[in-house]
Amino acid sequence: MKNTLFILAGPTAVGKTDLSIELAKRLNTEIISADSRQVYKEMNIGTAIPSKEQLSEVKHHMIQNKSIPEYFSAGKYELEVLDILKNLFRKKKSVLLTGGSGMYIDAVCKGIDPLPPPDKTIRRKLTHKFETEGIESIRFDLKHIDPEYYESVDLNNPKRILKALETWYQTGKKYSSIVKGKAKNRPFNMEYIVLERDRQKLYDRINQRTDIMFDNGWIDEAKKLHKHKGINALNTVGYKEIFAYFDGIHSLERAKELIKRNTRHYAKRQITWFKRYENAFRIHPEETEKIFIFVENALSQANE
RNA sequence: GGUACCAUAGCUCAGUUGGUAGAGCAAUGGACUGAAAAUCCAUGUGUCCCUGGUUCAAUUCCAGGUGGUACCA
Repeated sequence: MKNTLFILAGPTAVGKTDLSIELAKRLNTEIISADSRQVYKEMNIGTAIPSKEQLSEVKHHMIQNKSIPEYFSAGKYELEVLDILKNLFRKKKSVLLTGGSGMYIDAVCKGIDPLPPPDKTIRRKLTHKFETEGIESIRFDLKHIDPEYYESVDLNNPKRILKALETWYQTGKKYSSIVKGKAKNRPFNMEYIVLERDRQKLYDRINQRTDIMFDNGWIDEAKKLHKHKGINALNTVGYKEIFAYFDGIHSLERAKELIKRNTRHYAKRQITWFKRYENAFRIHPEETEKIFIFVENALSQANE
């Protein structure tokens, strides 16, 4: 008999939070958030953190337990979550992992090859090289350093190329020799539930939620974070558009429009990612009864 | 009511010296093993307002109609 990790995934604003609370109560278990921005304690309104009541109803992990200046990554996330799971599975038959960060979910479910945390100096140098000499220059370096990876990377995507170069300068090893992409075995079952909603309805919800966030004082929250604007954690839909408003780049109205649009784009990327989960149970978030039945069936099979 | 201007993609508009059309934005599809709410790639969308005329051929020229905008009354 194995324990089961239920993965509740879906695009932003689809309705994950409310459902996850209900599901966790039903399963008498705890929630691990799989959200790359909800881990930061300084952000609240703009990352749609569950309400105080919700947080008190069900214990949540990996929510607001990091600070914006801290370096965090999918690799760290994997290790921390595996640790939490080890403990939780001592007393719980099932645990709920819920969120919209596909790479974080995959890091837990499939594993991620070990890389060291980035060296700031090396990253700065490489970024500077890219910014001053252009993408050709870093492509050229990659071709000589790691020809195998050069063949398979997206050569238009500077971040991918820079990561591989950074790895080489830090470890002396080729990125392609470290990153194998082979899924690891996990000592628990994994059941995917992917939440889906009509596209137009989802977009309506995004638009409404954005307006509500502003009504709830998002601007004041962002004002306090403005001084940290260069930090990666704040390279986040919503905050960047509000910062641009503070900096006089565009109006508040324009910022709101851009936030809605960029959130829609983000949701689209998430939907694309979750199409990978071939064996997922795909369902509308309000079909709670069907979801409960799915969950119970999965658990009884795991007990056989 | 009169005069002028306008009517082309979901929106804002360009264009065709007459040979059925293209930009931006929006939208859509995709990639993605450590910056991932990040980053990157790809793709169109059409009674060219309606009716008639001229013409081998009209979205384009002409006339009338309809709608809009501005000014005059």
